[in-house]
Amino acid sequence: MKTIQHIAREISASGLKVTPQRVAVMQALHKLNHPRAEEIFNEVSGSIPGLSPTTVYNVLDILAGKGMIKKVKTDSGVMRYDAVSDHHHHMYCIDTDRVEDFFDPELDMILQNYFQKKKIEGFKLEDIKLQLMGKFDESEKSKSI
Amino acid sequence: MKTIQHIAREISASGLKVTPQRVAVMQALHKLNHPRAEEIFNEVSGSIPGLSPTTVYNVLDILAGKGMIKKVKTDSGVMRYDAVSDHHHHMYCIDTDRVEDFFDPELDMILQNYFQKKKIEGFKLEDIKLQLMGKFDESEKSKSI
DNA sequence: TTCCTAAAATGGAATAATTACAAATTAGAA
DNA sequence: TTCTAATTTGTAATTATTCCATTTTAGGAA
Ligand SMILES: [Mn+2]
Ligand SMILES: [Mn+2]
Ligand SMILES: [Zn+2]
Ligand SMILES: [Zn+2]
Repeated sequence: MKTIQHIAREISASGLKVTPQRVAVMQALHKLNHPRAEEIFNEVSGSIPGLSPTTVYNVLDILAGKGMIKKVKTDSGVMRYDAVSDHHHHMYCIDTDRVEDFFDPELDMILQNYFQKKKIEGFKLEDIKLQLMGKFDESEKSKSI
Repeated sequence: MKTIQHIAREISASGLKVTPQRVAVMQALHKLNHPRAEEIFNEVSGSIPGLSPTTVYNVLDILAGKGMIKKVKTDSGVMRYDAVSDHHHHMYCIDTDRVEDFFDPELDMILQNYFQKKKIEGFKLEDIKLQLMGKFDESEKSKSI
């Protein structure tokens, strides 16, 4: 678990001022699973009275711009945010809006090799994101929220 | 190129009434490259005076529901639509909003084999979509729009 | 053919997520 | 402690999309 100090240092290291709003948003991101801006606002507004939704959007945008967090696009059209900024993929539930991380360096290697041999003409590939669509086991449902 | 008759037959075969609006939307989809609803409206409203934007959304939703077209989510958050309903992936330009189709049965096979061996616990994988992020060659820029 | 009706289209209003912007506040450098 | 650029706030605007009541129409039945 990341401490407030660690988060504060991360923010500062990105050349940003350390504000309670930014720290709290980062904490909420680490606590929640690919939350929407509104969920972050609900989580954070408890500890930061008078927090504005606009601030949440601002903070998320700025943190994403610095590469500290990632934006995750879902099929419903609502933006979701990701505390994990390292390269990874996502599993999407076909029935619900559940999203889970998927790390697989072996697969990444396979894909990298494949596209090293087989270039796409007219396109300079820089990153590959997999959207794994499917269903989470019923027994796992509790993890969803 | 698909004829109006072909399109009409497709619509009818899906159990839908054949209306000028639906045929025109399908034609626009085949003409444009992963267009937004608004682009389709602009394209179609010329031939269908009095067309309502709502109708375009309705038609797109219904065609997508029947599997005749696909919805494509982009990072900007705007929904885009795809006349190609067969399984394929997408190349996204990092700098612009250009999206192009990517077909690769060989790669699909590799992925299928990979996930046949290496199951994901707690998740029943049904479909894999690749988002290929990168840049289209400058010389290819004319193809965008 | 004409009639009928469920399906579809229309248009105006509502919603949801997000953005714009001007004024107030504040982090942190000096 | 002071200062100011950076940040937050709150309200209003925007954008994409959906809702819904009303009107129109496609296509089957008579
Ligand atoms: Mn972090
Ligand atoms: Mn078609
Ligand atoms: Zn993630
Ligand atoms: Zn496509």
